[in-house]
Amino acid sequence: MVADLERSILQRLDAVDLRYTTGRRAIVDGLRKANGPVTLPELLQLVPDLAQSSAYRNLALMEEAGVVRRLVHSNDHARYELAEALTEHHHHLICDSCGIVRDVQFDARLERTLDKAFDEAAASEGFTIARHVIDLFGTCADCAG
Amino acid sequence: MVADLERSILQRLDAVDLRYTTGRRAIVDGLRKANGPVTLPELLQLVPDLAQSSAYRNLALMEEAGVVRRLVHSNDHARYELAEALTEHHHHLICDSCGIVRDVQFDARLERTLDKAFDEAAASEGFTIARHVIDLFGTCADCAG
DNA sequence: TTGCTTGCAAATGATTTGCACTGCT
DNA sequence: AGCAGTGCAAATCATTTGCAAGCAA
Repeated sequence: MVADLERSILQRLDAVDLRYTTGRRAIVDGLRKANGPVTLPELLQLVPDLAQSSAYRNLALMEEAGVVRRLVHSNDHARYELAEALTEHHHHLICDSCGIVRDVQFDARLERTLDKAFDEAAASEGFTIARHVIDLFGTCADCAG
Repeated sequence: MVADLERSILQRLDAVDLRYTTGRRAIVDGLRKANGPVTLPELLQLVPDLAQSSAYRNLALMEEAGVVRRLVHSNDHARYELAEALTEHHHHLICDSCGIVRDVQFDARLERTLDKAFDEAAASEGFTIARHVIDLFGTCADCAG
C-alpha cells in the first residue's frame, strides 16, 4: 500500500518535472504520520533539519502537483495534508477550544446522498459542483474533559 | 424585518459596549447588499469614504460581537458576511475559476439529516459538534459559459 | 555541464496597531 | 470634559522570492 502511494506521488511529481528528493519524501512522511492536517511549525517539528522556506516551497510545488492539499481555517498558519487522490475522501473535525483538526470519514451511502443533495441545491444558482468540503466544529474529547 | 435586524445588531453591539456608528452601519449595509460574502476591497467599493483600517477594525470588533462572520477560503483576502444568527443558516458555492462566493440554503429536512449524520460520525472520534460549515466548490454559470 | 534544489536573508502583502484627532454624550 | 471612534502611517507576521551554492542526471 505504501509502495502504491510512493509510486503515485512519484508519478505526479514526474508529470511536472519535479524530483522526489529526500526533503520532499520527508515532508510526505511527516504528513502521513500526522492524523490530521498539520501547520507548518508542526511539520517542521516532525521533520527536523528542514528549512522553513524549503518546506513552504515544496508544499506549494507539491500542492500544484496534486500531492498535497492546503487548508485555511483561520488567519494564522494554514494546514497541509496529503491530497485526497492519494488518501481517501474525508472531512474535518475542528475543536473550537484547542484548534486541533482530526480527520473523519462518512460512509459511502451518506456521501452519495450528500453529493446528490448538493448538486440539486447548486443547480438553482447555476453552479456545477466538483467537490465538497465539510468542516465540523465542536469540542474534542480532551477539551470536553 | 430590517428593523428587527437593526435592533438585533444594536443589542449585540451594546452588549460589548460598542456604538452603532455611521461607519458600522455602512459596513452592515454593505454586507447586506452583497449576495454573498465580500472581500475587504469589495466592501470598500460598496462603502466609499471608509478607511481601510476602520473597515478592518470594525469588522474584527463586530465579529467578536457576533454581528459579522469572517471566512477564509484562500490565502488572499478573507471574506465577510453577516453572522448567521442575524440571517439564516446557509452554505457557500465557490467558483474555482473566478473565486466568487454565493450563498445557498438547503431545505430543513436535509439540514436535519446532516446534523444527525455528522453527530454520529463525530462521536466515534469523541467530538461533540456545535455547527457545520459546508463549502461546495465548482464552476459558476458565468465561468461555465 | 545543465538544471532542479536548497538555505539564507530580504521582500511581499493582508491585516493589525500606535497615535493624535474628531465627535458623541 | 471624557471617552469611544476614526484615519493615517508604521508595524506584524505568515508566506514568498532572489540569489548563490549544492547535487543529481
